[in-house]
Amino acid sequence: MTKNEIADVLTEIATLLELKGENPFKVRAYQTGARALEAIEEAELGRLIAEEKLGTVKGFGEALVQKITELHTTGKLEFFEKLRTSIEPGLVDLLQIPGLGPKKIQVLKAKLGVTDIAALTAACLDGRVAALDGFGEKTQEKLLAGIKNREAYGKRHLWWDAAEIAEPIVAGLRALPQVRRAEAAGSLRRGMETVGDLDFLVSATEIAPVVAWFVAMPGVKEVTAQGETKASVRFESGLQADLRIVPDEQFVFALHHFTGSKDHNVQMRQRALARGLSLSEWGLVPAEGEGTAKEKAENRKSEKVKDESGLFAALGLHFIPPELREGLGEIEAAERAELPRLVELGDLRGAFHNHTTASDGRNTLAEMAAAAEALGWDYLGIADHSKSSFQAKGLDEARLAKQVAEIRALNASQKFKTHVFAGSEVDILADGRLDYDDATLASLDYVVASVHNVLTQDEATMTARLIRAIEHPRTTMLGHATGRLLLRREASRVDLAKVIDAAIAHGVIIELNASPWRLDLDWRLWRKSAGRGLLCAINPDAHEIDGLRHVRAGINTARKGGLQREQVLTTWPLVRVRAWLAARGAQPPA
DNA sequence: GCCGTTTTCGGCCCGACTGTTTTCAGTCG
Repeated sequence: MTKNEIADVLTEIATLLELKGENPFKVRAYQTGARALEAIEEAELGRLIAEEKLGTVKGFGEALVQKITELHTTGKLEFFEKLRTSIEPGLVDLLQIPGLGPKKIQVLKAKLGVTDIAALTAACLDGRVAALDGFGEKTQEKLLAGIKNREAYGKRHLWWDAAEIAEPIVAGLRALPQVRRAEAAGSLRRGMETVGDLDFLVSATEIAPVVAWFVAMPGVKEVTAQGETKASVRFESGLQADLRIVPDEQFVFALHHFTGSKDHNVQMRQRALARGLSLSEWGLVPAEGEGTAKEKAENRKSEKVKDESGLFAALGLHFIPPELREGLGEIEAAERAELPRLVELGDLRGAFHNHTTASDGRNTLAEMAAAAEALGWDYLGIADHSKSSFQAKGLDEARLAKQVAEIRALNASQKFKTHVFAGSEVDILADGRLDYDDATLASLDYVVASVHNVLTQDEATMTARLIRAIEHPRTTMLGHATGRLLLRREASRVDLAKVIDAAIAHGVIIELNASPWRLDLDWRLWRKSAGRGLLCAINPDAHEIDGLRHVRAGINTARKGGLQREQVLTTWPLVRVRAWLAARGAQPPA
């Protein structure tokens, strides 16, 4: 069993144990174990198991080591099979409904025999739920609404879409006279590829007008909570937004807290405790003595910090950018001053992999060049589809030659300050061959090799297919390596460790496709790979001038992956990129 | 179930809000 499959099993065990009303800390141990597993590489897992060193990984104790080892070697786990058969499968679905947790689900099952959503619906409709102890009319109504809307409520949203909604809200909050500081926090601020809900944090001189503005925003369908320090609303799309309001002196602590991630916060609090301090959204105060953190923060002097750098410094840490706060070793790295200096949006000098009206783009070559110039880019790579992508009007050899000539002429005309590179997004055929012959490929400045069809090959076939394309001497970079479409289509089955090894060995770039739907390769794969010499190109895969902006989403992913400027080709100046491409082009064809 | 510069047991982050209570349990983040 692969490590991701094992992680899924651990997560499911956690859910099932939760439903059984198990010790919540045991539940958390399985969840932590699943995340710890996701953070290590496939090959490393095999090695750790073979060397019996799995127990050295933080989060894996005796029990998890045994279970992971059993799953990895046999593909099965008796404990899991038994657990699964002991719980009605419909109960798991009930957890998705807002307001229902393990305790209430157990009551529903014990008193009303409810074991799935259909039975719960019936019980709500005839009033049996409201009659239960601890339930009531409002709970019953809320459950019915939650059942009706569960699809929309449970849905995650692309980072890009969430950001487009969040940014005007932050601007609106900042414009209120009572508001001193306002930020979006949560997974949006951490640059996660998808976002479950929006979190806004505000410091204000007066609370009521801010809450009133927030719950009256256009598009708000429902106000799900409204208290003295927070409010929650739901938009038509099902997206939920939470607002929290704090005094200004608590703003930094609250911003850090609500930015998360949860794992990062737990580790930060443990670190604080080890230093005799208690960290919460209220402040950083001496830990000893009685009382809650809130009372302590009110009665004792909290450390004064003016920004998050001050908060980290108070715990002996360098500033950790939000994108790295995933509880994956960033605190240890910050302690040792080993955090990478992350690439920034302003570092980008250009991008490869963009389309024009010649294939399936919506803007012409000149329009795209003008847009790149407006962004201040030194260069723009045009890579329209190759002939096999006929659904995307892929270019045959003659049309490609014409486009290359147009690009050369455009550069010669010096109409734009931005240099245009002539490339192609060449299909990787089912057997790993490229879609043009060597002579045609040699006429180009660079080649993005991508898979567009037969996405469902088995892992060995797809892996061999990609590696064959990487081994082609004319391949400059691999496009959207897994073909995933976030929230829509799963990644192809492919052994990325082998693909990355091949790319490093052949000096081939792997693209970080910045389309908000792709963000492929995933950020979890970049750090170690870049450290081993894998070069990245952040490419928007723009099909229209507006699409060039998507590099911002790519920057998020690159930063989460710990990438530094030097490791991203598209931050290099034109002269250096040209030299690099020329050096690759000088290699003799196979 | 995990973990240890107070270690091998007894903690485990901690507060807000809601709906149900009549002082709190459950859920959520």
